[in-house]
Amino acid sequence: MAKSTKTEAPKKSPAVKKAKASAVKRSAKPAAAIPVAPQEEVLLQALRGMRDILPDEQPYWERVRRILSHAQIEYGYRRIDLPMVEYAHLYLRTLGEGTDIIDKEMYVFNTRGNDRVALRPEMTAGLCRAYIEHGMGVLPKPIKLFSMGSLFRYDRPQEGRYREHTQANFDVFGEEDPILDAQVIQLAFRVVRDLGLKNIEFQVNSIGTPESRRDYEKVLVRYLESQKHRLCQNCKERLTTNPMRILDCKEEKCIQITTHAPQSLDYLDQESRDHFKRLLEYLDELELPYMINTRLVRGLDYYTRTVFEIRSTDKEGRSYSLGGGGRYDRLVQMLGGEPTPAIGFGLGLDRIILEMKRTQVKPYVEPKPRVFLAQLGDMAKKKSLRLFADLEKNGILIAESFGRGTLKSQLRVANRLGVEVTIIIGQKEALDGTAIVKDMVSGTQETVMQDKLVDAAKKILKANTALMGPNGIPLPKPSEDDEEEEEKERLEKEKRHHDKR
RNA sequence: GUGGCUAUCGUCUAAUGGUAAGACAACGGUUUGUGGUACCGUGAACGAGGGUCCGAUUCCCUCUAGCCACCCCA
Repeated sequence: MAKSTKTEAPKKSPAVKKAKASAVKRSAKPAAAIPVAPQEEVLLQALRGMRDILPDEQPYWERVRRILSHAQIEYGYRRIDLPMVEYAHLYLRTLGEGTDIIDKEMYVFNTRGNDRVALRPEMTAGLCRAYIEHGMGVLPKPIKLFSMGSLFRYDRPQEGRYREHTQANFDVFGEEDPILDAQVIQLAFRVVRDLGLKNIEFQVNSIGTPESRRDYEKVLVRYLESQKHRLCQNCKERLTTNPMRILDCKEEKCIQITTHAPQSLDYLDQESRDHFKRLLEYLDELELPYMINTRLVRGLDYYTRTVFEIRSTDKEGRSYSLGGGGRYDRLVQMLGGEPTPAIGFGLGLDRIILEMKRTQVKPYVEPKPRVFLAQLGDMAKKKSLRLFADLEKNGILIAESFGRGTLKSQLRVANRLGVEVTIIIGQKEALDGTAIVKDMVSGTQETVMQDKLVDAAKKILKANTALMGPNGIPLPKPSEDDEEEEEKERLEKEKRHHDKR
């Protein structure tokens, strides 16, 4: 096994870390003569652009997951999980050659069975494949699907930009009416709002049909050609590769030129224009704050008509895309299914979490143990496992440190964890079926029979809750703002929910 | 894919061409079955490979990774 690890490592780059010398030293100590595997070179490093999401970060993810899950249920989306690997051809077909994803960002490889496959770089193509494959077209419309999972793009990593990132997607199949567009955008708003994100901007645009876009592109190129000498070097190249992108250029001189360029909205076909107009009416009716950005072009080719993007702007004025989406009315048909209008959007969860941290949005507060179980002596140790189970069954979260020998060291841990009650069972208690219940705040303790243990512990916890608030978190001071209040309510709600179970 | 900056215990930081220092965290102790503080102790790092040198963590090169700017995107 280790051999193969070695051969798979990049030839000239043995960025290897030997099994830690310390580990060897430790096991070499006379007392602990544990046989150690021969030292092998192991690449102890996550792949570039891949990362571990450690326990400390999980509360942020948990909060996002919960909010997504609520939104999913309340808006009637059903969850679907798709494979992370598909035939590479699926993406070639849907995304189109010439897009960056296809040309340089997709993880493509051959399997042992010689299938040409790709790690999914986006969710929509697989979704449409599944939609067709399982004949979902026969379901009552609209068909609303929610999915969440990893996407892979072979990019050059930076903060908020990874080779594996997590995205949540909401998609609706089977309805063409712009009211669906509005509802989908409303859902996106709702999620962002529930997350408590500020400084978020919604941009919408319509890019019409492929035909109308081609017309527009012609006009645009003609205009830009006439100004070519004044464009920046980059844009001169873009003129042939991807002229629409020039509208996004940040160079002063290019902005000047593009301000007077023909606008895509003026070249929409009549139906698309109508569609867009009605969408805007719905958005206004919902009183959703949005901006029309006629320069908004999304990176994927399959979009038609409505496109939108969720952006955040930081203090330095840099803006990040947190998610986006749009209509893809032709995609299902393109893949060989029945003509099926569809719209959806994706949220980049890694970036959303970065944004939460940046703007100091509170993560999910994990339930914290309020009771510690300490044991002393072999007999008590044996009994403690059972007590642990009993308490847990009664809804009491317990911490322990069974591996420690002395009572002192266990109490030290209990204290550091901030528990309110410590249950102590020693040799004597194990023999006569009692246990000591110690109130960690007052320091007082009493001996009770083991079958009264749950009640005794709960009594103390209850008295503390009146003073402390849920989860042992002190109640906010009187001068807290509304957001804190909301947070408190949410916590209480969750606690009640938890208690019920 | 292009260019730039960076890399020291688990974390944050020092210093140095000649034994790598501290803080936080961890673990243990300050005599018997009770927490805090204080004090004491233990373990723990120069990303990898090569070169120059008597000697490299330090200088040079390559690789790897992270970050930044492009490209692009979530």
